[in-house]
Amino acid sequence: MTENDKLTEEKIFESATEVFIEKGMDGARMQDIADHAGINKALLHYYYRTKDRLFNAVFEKIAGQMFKKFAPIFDENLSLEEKLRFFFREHITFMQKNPKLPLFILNEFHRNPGRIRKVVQKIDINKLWTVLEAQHKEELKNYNITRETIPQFMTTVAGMSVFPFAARPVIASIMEKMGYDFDQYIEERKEYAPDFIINALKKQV
Amino acid sequence: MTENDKLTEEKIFESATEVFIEKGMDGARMQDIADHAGINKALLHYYYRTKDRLFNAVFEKIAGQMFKKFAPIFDENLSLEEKLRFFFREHITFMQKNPKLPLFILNEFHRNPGRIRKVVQKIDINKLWTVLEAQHKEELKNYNITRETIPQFMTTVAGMSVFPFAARPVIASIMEKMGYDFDQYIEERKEYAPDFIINALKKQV
DNA sequence: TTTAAATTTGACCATCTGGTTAATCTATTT
DNA sequence: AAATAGATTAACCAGATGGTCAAATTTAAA
Repeated sequence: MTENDKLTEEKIFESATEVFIEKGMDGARMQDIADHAGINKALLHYYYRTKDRLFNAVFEKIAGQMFKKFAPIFDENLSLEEKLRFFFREHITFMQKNPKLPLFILNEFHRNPGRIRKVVQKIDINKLWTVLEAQHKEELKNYNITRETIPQFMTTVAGMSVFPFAARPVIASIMEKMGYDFDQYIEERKEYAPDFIINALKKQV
Repeated sequence: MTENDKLTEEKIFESATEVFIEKGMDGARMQDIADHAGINKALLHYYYRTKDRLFNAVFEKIAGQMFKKFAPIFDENLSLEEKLRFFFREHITFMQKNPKLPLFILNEFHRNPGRIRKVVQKIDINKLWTVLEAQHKEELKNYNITRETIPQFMTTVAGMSVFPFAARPVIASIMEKMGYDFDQYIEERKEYAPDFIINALKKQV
């Protein structure tokens, strides 16, 4: 029973996750989710009272997973360069397995900005940066990163990783026409991105 | 009369544009658009037969505008560096005025990949690159751009410009907590981005 | 085996939504 | 001023959609 409980509820949750990611909150239909899980629509409301609650459950889990992927950077005992390489390798690999996640998250954050606070509140980014700064005090002297340009740097890193997936349909379509392969392009980006950034940040002596 | 015709049809088109960008195709309601334009809902169907047709009209115009912003790069008589600076200045300025466009476009392309071909087909990107290559044959020798890394380079440029707007809610929320101002960050990005890229591409002699 | 609780379902409902239609209003033409 | 064509509206419709409910079925406890 408890066994079966979890199976049904999990099946619902997983189906909801797939359908919501594919169609978004507005585009998803409760019937689709029920069909996808092979159950009656009323069961959705039995486990999760409303569409909103179901969506919230799905979204919070996904957003959590996504941000967890950033965490290891702060405790791994690596040099800054190695951390950058580590991040791009891990993060892009994760998105290769979940290519539709980025756009889904950006989109639902945009449509309901209230959600962001819940996720962002949990993180003390100032502290995170202070830790990072302390860990690499000497190293940082060789790079063009100042208090003023942290946002520029951070969003550049995030963008180089996320943007190819958020814009995948457009990029893939253009590349196909030019004779490039999108998957290979992604694979190469794991190295290209950190190389690019490290090169950009190095102070010209 | 013809005068009034245009006024009504334009009013509808503009209202539709706003509502579609704000809520997306799925989230937008014909009634919202009618209300926004201050007219009866039936009038929408009088001028544009269906929601799909109305959306298509809006989307094609927007996508067209967006891509036109990339065009000047290919005929302006500037150095590569200057073209990069020109692009970021113009493109980011354009998005400052239409901050919700990028996510809207990415989203609708994702939801209906068929649309992309219509837009992409019109552009012969191979030829565009050949032109660009010929224009800057000498200059390119100093940069780390090869046939193989063109996609990496192009998407990096696009991403550095577009990503901050696509992820604006998240970025702005985090920055607010860190004491940075999003608008100022965007303003500074017009220079930071080309600087960053040029630095990254310069061959270490 | 009986009983009670939890799970699953089919049928149903109120509301919303895109779309239609017949009638009214407006303006131009004759 | 009458007629005609186009613009605008109120009322309406069929189908979809989120959600409910009582009945049926399964599972666990007694």
